[in-house]
Amino acid sequence: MPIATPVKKHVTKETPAPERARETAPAEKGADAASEVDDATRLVEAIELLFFAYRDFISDPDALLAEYDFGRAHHRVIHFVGRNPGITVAELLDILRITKQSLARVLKQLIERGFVAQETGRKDRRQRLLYLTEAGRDLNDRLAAPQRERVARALLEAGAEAGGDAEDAWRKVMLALLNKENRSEVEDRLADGRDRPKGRKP
Amino acid sequence: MPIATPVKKHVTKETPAPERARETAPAEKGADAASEVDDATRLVEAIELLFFAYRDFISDPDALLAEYDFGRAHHRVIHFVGRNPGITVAELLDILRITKQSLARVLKQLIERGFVAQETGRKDRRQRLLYLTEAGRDLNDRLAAPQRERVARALLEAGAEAGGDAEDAWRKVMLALLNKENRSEVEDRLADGRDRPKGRKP
DNA sequence: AAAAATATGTCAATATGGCTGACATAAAAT
DNA sequence: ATTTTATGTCAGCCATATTGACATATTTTT
Repeated sequence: MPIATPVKKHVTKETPAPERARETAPAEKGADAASEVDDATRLVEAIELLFFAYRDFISDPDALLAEYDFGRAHHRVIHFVGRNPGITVAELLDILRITKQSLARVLKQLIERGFVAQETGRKDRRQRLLYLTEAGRDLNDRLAAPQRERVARALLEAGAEAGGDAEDAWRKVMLALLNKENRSEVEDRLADGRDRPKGRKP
Repeated sequence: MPIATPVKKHVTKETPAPERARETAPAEKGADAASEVDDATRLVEAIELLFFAYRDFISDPDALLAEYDFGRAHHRVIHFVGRNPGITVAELLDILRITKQSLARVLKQLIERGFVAQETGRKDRRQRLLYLTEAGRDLNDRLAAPQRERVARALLEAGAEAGGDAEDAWRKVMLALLNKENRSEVEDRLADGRDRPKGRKP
């Protein structure tokens, strides 16, 4: 896991840091210290941005999940099934990168409590196609709402500051952060996933 | 937790999806279907990008951690202490957002095995200031290497595609994703953190 | 100086969500 | 007919997080 932050904590403002390390500045590869930041630092900062953004991001739906006695694992399943109605267990496992035993537990609960429904595959009857029920779609939407809001606000703010296409650049970077093996899948969705049918009650 | 992905899984290419839902397309708010994507979808895609990018991102150092019998929790501590030499336990807890009991376990191990050292605060002797040892700095660097590379590559690639300042826009968006309370801290580091001394052996 | 608050540490119990390994069944593929 | 695949399930283990209760040293308040 990446990252940490400065430490100008709002809490405990003491430890004025005057006695903190007083060594000479690091590398500073042939550039004037002021606004020139060395590459290593810039990269570490990017790492931290990912950590903090993700940390805050996933904190959004926690309260709602708690009301249902669900955890983040349930959220992930609901989200993925919602995005991919009729997804098979194997496909879901591949996305989540967990074992079937781990998935089984949460999936079972979601099915028992009526948020996810199964349907036997018609082409291949070994498969169990997964769908959200009405309740599942509803919960999914409520879980996603604060995250959508957060992203929308961020894209707006950043766009205003940067003037223009912050969203496009952001997406390109995020996509480039993926492992090559995954990139094509995700790109597929972003590019032509539009025509893939959504919804459908089991 | 956010997200899922399409499901054009590389594995199990069967399930041609022809029998998948055949309803009418969703909302499609007054725009021609083709390249116009509705806002909700764009936002959900962004959510997924965060999920996938983070998932791949944190997978980088896992192998190395395993060699030391450490987990991601250890990584986080090492990273944060490395970034903030002399950080107090309270500050570290505030960054990690875990309980002191949780931190205690990994911190104890890191100290026992010589990656982190403590020092009694001089101003406030109740505090335990944390530092990386030589071994700790070394491990920290080895853990960060693949992540730095990944980010560097991503910024380059995206910059090439978008032509220019993908990094700046990306940063602005990432920063805007943070909770307001955290933003100032992180911004501090990104803006003027440069003069904050790093390093320092305990 | 005494009392209260703070920073840290620690014991104990519990929950969540991962994992491995072993097996079982039904259906498809060979 | 045999083998492979998709799924499910039992059992146990581990890492990491939680809550709550207390203990100690030190600083701050009164």
